[in-house]
Amino acid sequence: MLVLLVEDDAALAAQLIDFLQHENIEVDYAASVSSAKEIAAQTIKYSRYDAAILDMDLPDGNGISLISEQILGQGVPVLFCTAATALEDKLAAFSAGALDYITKPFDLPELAVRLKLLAKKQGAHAENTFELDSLLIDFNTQIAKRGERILVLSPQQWLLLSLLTKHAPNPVSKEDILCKVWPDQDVNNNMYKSLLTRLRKNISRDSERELLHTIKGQGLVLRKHSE
Amino acid sequence: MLVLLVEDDAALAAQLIDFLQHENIEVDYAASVSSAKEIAAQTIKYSRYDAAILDMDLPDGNGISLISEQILGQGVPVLFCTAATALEDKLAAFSAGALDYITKPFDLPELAVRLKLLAKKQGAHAENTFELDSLLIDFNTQIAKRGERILVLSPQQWLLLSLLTKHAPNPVSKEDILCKVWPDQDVNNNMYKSLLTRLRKNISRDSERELLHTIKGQGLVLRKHSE
DNA sequence: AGGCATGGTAACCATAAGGTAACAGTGTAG
DNA sequence: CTACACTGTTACCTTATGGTTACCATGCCT
Repeated sequence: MLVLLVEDDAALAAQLIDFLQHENIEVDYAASVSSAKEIAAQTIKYSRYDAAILDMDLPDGNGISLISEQILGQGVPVLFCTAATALEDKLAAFSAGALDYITKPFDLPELAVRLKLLAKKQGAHAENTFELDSLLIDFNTQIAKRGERILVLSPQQWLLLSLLTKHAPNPVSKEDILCKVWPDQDVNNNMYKSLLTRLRKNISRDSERELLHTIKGQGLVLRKHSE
Repeated sequence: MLVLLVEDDAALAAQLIDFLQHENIEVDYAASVSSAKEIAAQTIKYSRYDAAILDMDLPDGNGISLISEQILGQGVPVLFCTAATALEDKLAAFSAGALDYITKPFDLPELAVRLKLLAKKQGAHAENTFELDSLLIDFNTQIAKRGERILVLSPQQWLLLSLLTKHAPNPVSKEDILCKVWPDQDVNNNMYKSLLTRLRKNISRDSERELLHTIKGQGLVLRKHSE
């Protein structure tokens, strides 16, 4: 079992790594948001994490951004482990997609148990695929197909598509999309429109049913029928 | 979404039930192990719980026994909510099969979030719909139907309709509507009238019953009969 | 009646919002 | 260096949203 640990307190991290290894859990370690991105980018090419342990307060940002920018890839369960005890911090983490939240100080065995629970559920439960009409997405292999045709998606398109699948069949607001696909960047509406056209072209070709519908003023949805 | 709550502190239980109901979660309540068994036995015949919230210390036993004796049936996710903070208690709960563990005192919203997470993973989803006569609104998917006809609503119309459903079957004053639909804008009565006509046209067509009634001098209501 | 306030409907149309295609700058692999 | 993929930019088209106006209905008061 392979886990990503992002934690700026080196002493705590060392302790954690040591403990987890005794539990037969391999750990990739990063001390900051930026290094986490690098490590994850390399690792994800070859395998995927079974879970991630994130800290909230990091020297160069907030752990939440690692989720919202989808650095970890689809379906990697996230456990926040942080000193922040405020309710709003917890809610922010959960709404970003965290699956558990534990506050410092904590007992190592509890963390390990919760971690295993997350990873187990992930492995047992989710084959980590999404299916709609003849569209099939496998998040493990990062392959998307429409029928037998394999879709070649750019990074942006992949990001948007996985964001939509996560919420389907519920819509995602344009604002959400903008700040997830282009985090801390200048965005304009044209960039959004371009991306959308490109993704549509890839997903539906010829007479294939359109699956990507915009609800005016509301957002984007992935579903069979426009409304 | 249906949840079983087993908790011997009546005041806390009442508070919990109240909060959860506002979150659209139905609650079956038991104050002891024995009554939990009875209630569960009855309920499970007809449906199954989407999750269970268990206390540890109960007058006639330990909540853990409800899991180990398989009272709840297979696959019902369990969240322990208890005053016991000791690591060994937590480990006991997790090893019995609990999926989450939260210690008192806690924040209600956090409990609700964790609960929904559990249930969601299990496959239930909190419904968020409104129904009146043949009008059906799903706020998750943002789809409104009148019978089988799907309503295509503009952003303004959505706003107004959801405002009305929130208060139904009570009226909403015109002033309220004006400042919710057109926040910090110049509004005039014509804009209001137009919006109203358009929404009416969408909701009721041909011989369908009118559901949107204005009460002179009071405001707007969503209900079957004008009075 | 007449005047007037409140509500309701229909039609008009400027404009925002959405959609597409084509081009250009950048980076990267070979 | 070349070729290509990716993405930001621009231009242009289409649609329907929503503000506006004009006109009608009803109820109420003097």
